[in-house]
Amino acid sequence: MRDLSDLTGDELLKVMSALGNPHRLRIIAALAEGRNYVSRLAREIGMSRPLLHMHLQRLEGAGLVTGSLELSESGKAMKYFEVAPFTLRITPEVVAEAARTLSDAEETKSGGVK
Amino acid sequence: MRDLSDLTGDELLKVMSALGNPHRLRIIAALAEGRNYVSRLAREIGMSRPLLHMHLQRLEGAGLVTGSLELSESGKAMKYFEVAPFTLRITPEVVAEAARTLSDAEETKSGGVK
DNA sequence: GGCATGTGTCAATCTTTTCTTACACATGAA
DNA sequence: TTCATGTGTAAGAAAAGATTGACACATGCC
Repeated sequence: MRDLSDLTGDELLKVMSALGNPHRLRIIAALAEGRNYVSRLAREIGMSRPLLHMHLQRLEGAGLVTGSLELSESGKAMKYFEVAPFTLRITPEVVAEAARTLSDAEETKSGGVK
Repeated sequence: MRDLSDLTGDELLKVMSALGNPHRLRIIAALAEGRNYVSRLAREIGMSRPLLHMHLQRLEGAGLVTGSLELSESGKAMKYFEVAPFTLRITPEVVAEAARTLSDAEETKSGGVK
């Protein structure tokens, strides 16, 4: 079980903003019932595949779900996603501590400090 | 200590998106060190007052901070803010449970279902 | 009165996210 | 080959969020 306790500010930010969207909350809820592949999940929760793809990307980037490309028996490539069991405990103190390691304005936005 | 455990989907969403912004994380961090009034806080963390005002609004709406208008000794109206001691524990199960009470698309956005 | 400080808010703008449509490529089955 | 299903992504439109600057109004003080 991944313990999201001492995340850096940037990581915490990524996790929180990933959770700050209704679709993504529903996606996590859906995956909590079991792993699933993109196209099927898209049909089940009634969302376009490209859109779901984008949201899954964001969730995976935050480490909340994990995806793996697998070959079905029939030989088709299927991208399965599942929730990454996590526990996140947030308090003002935790936020204060994390805020200390917030990169200026997320600087170069992706890479580290130049 | 406010315990954010069984939030409705909409409430959880509000909290998470409130925390999904670097400025707001810093604001919480700053207020964790003690209450402060808007203009001063704005100077201390180097942010324009209208902007800080907006962020505080969002944080208060999520129940993470509370503000109170007070009269200073000199008679000036000062708006003091402080963090609302909270504990938030998030797991996939918590998200799944909360997702069940997510209003369609937050419907009318503010009021409940028509 | 004029200046500094506090409050609040609106309008316009810039930026970021979100979402759709359309495309490309692959495989199995009819 | 054609159809159904799977993958991924890029371009552009639409919507939401962030930010600035300019107001208005209040009080204490010189």
